[in-house]
Amino acid sequence: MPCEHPDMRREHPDMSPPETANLTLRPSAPGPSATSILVVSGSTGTGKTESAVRLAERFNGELIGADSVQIYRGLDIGSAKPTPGELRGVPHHLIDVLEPTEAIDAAGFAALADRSIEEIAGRGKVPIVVGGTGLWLRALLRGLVEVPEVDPELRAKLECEAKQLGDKMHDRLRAVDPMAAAKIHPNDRLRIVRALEVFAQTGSSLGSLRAAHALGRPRYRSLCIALELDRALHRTRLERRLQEMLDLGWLDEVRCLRARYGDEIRPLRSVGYRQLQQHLREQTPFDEARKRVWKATWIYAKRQRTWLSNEPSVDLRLSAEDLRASEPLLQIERHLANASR
RNA sequence: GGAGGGUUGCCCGAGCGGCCAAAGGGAGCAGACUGUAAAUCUGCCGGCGAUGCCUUCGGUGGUUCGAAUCCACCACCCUCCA
Repeated sequence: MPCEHPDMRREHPDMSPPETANLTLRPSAPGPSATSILVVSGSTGTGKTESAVRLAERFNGELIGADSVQIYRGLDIGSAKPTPGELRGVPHHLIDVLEPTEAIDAAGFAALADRSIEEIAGRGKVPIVVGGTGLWLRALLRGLVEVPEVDPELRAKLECEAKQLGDKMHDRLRAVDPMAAAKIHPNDRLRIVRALEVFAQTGSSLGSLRAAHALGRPRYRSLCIALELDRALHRTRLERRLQEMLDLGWLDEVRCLRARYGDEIRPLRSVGYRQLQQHLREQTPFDEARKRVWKATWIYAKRQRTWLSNEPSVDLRLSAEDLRASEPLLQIERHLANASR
């Protein structure tokens, strides 16, 4: 069975300086920076990479990934990680910087991104953030509520209690943080645990902290573009891409990852990887697994669409096609020009 | 020709006199989201001027206070016997 080291499939040699993930370096909430950046977001398969590369070429930029799966080494095919060919020599940061066993969160990402932005801008180039991980983008652009770092032990403990208590956990949250409880569904254990966790750490309620933080203040001078695509077209494109990924050996990629890291690692729970694992682990027939992958992908695309439609940081909504037109390009130019004053 | 079984909302499929606009699943759609986010969670899903009204359970006609549910005939499908 072809089980070469997953990293061999695509490397991103020296496109960026060695970036070790020192996630605990700094908080993600320091004040706004005068640095001017471009952001390209959009649902999966709307042409983010291609567009970003073009912008980088045109405006002398470097890319910074804001993608919670592409950040991991070895998850290449299934995450539609850009290939060196697609990048056409444009440096791309924050891709392949973590081992699949390592953990990261929105704050950790923002810290890494802050650093990359600083470096790139320092070199006199334009930082272009590309990615579809909404919360990460928000953390970078607006900052998160300022609370202590996550304490894994505390979280594990609460998580464990939540499993036993069931809906009772929500009652418990209501007792200490009614504001948060009102917004969190009793079934949403993840968020219940998080709110309880913050309360345990800070003694104040997440609800009030959020209210105080509101949407946060812009941390950069950013021009944020959200790519959109006609529904039917989007569907066709994603269907075709799925087939291409499978043809490229996505299933083998999952096999290798499982063989190397086991099936517990977090990134293997993401869209497609999870469903393909069901095929490898249980007896789910491949066709069935394939259908599930498709469905998960489509639902994910929709979720991103919903998120982006409410994202206050977005400045421009248009198709990758329209982004080639002169009007938006002018707007970008203006944005970057103003930056230097 | 004879004997049975079936026909339910976009699809599959339960219901077998009132609590049924009709379980459940699939497909589809909408939304939430502030340190797990490709994660996690929720809602809608016959039509409406909508704590009510209207049209639905192959067709038509009956029985009944009341029918997807009972009866009759018709249509189509399936199985078995000739």
